[in-house]
Amino acid sequence: MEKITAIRGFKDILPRDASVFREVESIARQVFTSFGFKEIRVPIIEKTELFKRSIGETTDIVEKEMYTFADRDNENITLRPEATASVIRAYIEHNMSAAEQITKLFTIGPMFRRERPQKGRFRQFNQIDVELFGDDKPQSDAEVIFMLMHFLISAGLNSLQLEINSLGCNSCRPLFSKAIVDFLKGSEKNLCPDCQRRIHTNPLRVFDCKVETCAATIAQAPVILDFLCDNCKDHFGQVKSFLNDLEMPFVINARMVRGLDYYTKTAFEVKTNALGAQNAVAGGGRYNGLVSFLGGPEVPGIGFAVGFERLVACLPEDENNNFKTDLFIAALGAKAQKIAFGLTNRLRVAGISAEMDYADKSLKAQMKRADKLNSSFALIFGDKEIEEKQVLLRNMQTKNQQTVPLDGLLESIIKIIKER
RNA sequence: GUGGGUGUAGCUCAGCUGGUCAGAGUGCCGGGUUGUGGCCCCGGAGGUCGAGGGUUCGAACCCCUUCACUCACCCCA
Repeated sequence: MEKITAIRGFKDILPRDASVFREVESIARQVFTSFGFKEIRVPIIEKTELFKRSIGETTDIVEKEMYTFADRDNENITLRPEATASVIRAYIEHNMSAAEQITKLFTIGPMFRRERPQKGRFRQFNQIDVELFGDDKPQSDAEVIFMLMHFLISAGLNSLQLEINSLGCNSCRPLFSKAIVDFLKGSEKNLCPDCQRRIHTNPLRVFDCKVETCAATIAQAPVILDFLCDNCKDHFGQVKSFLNDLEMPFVINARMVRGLDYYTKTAFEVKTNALGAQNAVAGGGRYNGLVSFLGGPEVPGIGFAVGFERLVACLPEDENNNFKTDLFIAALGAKAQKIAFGLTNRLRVAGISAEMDYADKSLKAQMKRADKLNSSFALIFGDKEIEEKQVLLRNMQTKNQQTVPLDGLLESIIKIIKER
């Protein structure tokens, strides 16, 4: 038989990694909760229209990376490529803006993008997504960014670089776009084919291009920060000032553009050197027009996403075995096996991780298994112990062995292990 | 979608210009102790050398095709 493998870009998270994931998740929940964010869980499939409208028709994500297919009734549905759109949809659908002025939400789960996989990039990947609705004060920007950094550091990351920028708003960004287009048109011949196309579709993206001639050309180009309107300029200034108050170091990357169209004003990215080419571990920004653009009220928002796999990839490898067993029961002979089977399962019910071997192997083999399972104790008994009505309890670290009466064995063991 | 690299035991890999080339380490199982783990010693199981085709007396090795993995571009978390 030919074996069936997971599909390209989809990864199994093996037990070792799963426990790391769980740890990071629990740190995230704890940090976000302190900052007043509440968990929301949303579907991983939405109507295609939702992503087209929110992310932008001409973005790479929508143009070529979405898993979109027709449902049985021919409605187009899409595996979510990011979470913000879904969270906003839910925010609107449940009228959350009416219930409270400020709504702080986070969600954790898988996203799907049909890209060519490489280091730090998969077709199914997990994100921790945070959104804050209902406040457009620069403090919100600083709070969210500060929380993000605090979370990443708490999770164990170091040598992170926080980059921020302002992308302007509907009144000032068009002026900048026009200036860019004018500038690029003058030096069109120096640009790569992709960028020549981008001039017409999404001029800001040219800033991201790594082709040498493009980079050289764009180096002379005007930067958005010189075009910000008074409102945006003031907002950005205050964001920086509040970050300084929080002693949060950052660098300004005036050429940072994000791959999603909906961002306004503040945009930010967190980079690390531990990831190869995919060096962004988190990214986000403000999206003041998006909620209304998706059919909701005029509510400002800001949020970010953390790449779970990328975060975990930055963590130092933990070589030691974290899986532990409280007790291994080494039973010798049919009689002992029968008692051990009941004992093992009753201990489990009592919350003690217990294992035994059903194959009636030699004591040596069973002790090996106990060692392999990282067991704290081994319970040894065979015909001799049954006859003497007491069993041997061995502490695997200290090698001390004590006898425990067969009478009331279950309770005695629970007591010993829990008191340890 | 485009380019480079790599596919040999569960894992990490060696295998020179085609001629004992089916190997090592590790892991697994067993034994050394008729009832005691880690260290040590000994033994064993496990691979149609990614798949298909071709060249040749002979292919893990050369050629073609294909698939997978991987890194990078694009883009993003």
